[in-house]
Amino acid sequence: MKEYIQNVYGIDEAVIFAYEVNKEILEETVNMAQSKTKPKAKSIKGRGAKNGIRNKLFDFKREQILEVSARLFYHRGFRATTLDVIAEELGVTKPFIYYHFENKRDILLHLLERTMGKSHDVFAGVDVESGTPAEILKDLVKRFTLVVIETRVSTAMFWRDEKDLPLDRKDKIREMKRDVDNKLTRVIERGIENGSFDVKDPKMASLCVAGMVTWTYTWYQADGRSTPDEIAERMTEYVLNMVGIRK
Amino acid sequence: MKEYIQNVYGIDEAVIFAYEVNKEILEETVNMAQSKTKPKAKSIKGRGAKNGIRNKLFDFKREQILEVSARLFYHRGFRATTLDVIAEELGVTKPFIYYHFENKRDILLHLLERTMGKSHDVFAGVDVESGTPAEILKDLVKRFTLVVIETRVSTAMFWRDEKDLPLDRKDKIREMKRDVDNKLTRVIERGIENGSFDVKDPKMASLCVAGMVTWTYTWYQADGRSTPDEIAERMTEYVLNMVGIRK
DNA sequence: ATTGAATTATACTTTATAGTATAATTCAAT
DNA sequence: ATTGAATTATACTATAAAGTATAATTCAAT
Repeated sequence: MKEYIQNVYGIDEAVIFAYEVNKEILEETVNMAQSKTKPKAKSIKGRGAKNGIRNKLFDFKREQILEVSARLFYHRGFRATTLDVIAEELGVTKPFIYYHFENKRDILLHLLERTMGKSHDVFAGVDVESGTPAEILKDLVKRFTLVVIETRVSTAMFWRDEKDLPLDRKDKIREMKRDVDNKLTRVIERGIENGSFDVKDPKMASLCVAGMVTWTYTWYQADGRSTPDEIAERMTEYVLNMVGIRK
Repeated sequence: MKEYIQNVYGIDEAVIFAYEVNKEILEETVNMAQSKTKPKAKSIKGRGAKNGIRNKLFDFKREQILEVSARLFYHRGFRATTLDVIAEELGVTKPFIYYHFENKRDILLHLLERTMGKSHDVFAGVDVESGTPAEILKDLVKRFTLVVIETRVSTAMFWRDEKDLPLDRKDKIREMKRDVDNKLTRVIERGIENGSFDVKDPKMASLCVAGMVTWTYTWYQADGRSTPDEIAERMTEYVLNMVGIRK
């Protein structure tokens, strides 16, 4: 990878294409960095249909920065990771990074932004008021688990480096978490009402479910004996047991 | 409190006594700082039976530093908390801190050390091979939950600022965690063997239990509607349900 | 081949903060 | 009251790391 960045103008379409394909495989860190942050260069007109290659290159480099940063932030923590190390890892120097991102925090924000978007989409699609409580709960837990596993790097960063985020982002994230908790609570309440669940204190129960699922980020290993799907499936069993589902 | 530290030689026995009493109430941060770290002053002979007041004062000040540091580390994170802020909060200056602790990390270590000792004691007293699995599991979860709540500040710091710890401490803490996980796993296995539990994958189940319990540190509120005991009690219900206990 | 714009490196400034030398203060004991 | 030891503040140094001015390079298009 390094080589593709050093002397980056050597990049050709083939490399970009290879990246485009990879994109769909890479789990978390690489996705889309649709240059919402403009390059420092004054004119952005140049980035149109005509020279799309430039744009792709720009986005590609941002991806690389994000990918490396995610790995380092994850392993060392946000504050403990210096831009010089990120640059060194990429085989470039600091101004390269500052050309593609406003500052260090901007990188972190982009990483979390993307995770949040993904998470949001996953939960937005669940209506807790229709369907049987058991089905909905199962669906929620499964989706939740898969998202946590998929976004485990960002999840870890969030729980650790939350303090380094600006207030509005923090609130946004906390709001999403609350949303999940509320959905869980609501489903459990419905289950208790219609007699399909038997559990006390649905609020605390939902916090415990959320904890159990979120905790996965601390122990999941990509090379472990279980696949994400298997884990998610088992997780739903545990949760349904926990809420005392009628068998 | 501030006042007791500023112009500290104004302290009298009464204050120290008040502190001694308080000591047993304060949950986590204040306990014993038995000056294992010697003061920078060359001679430590002076700290004997004769002038016990000096020693008590010294320890008292260490307590204050630990207490304030814990609060700040907890709210802002270790790296983001500067010694100047700690000093300011105490109404003193930096050398005051350096006189009582070797350095910043030393403060963090003392905070965690104490938590770890406490946790260790709690789990050392549980024999997972005798007694019925249900009883043991219940006992484990209850103790575990209470410890997490009691040491939630340190627990949070550990999961967040782990990177800032020296390797040996990290290992020690992780070992303790593993110990708990193993104990949980063993009990669940025993329960499955003798037919009192009905759950798959005891290893993953124990990770989930540990996660559910540990997660408490993120949502427990001292002024919340439930007491630690109530929470611990409910937690055991959830867990026993989760492992499919025969009713 | 030449040129202006975009990109990146060199080498710098700035800032934040851990840590410390030294002087001033306060103590306990005579 | 005096004195040496313990304690703490003032004011500093050292250092790491974020961020940037400027020059050099490479690009795309003629």
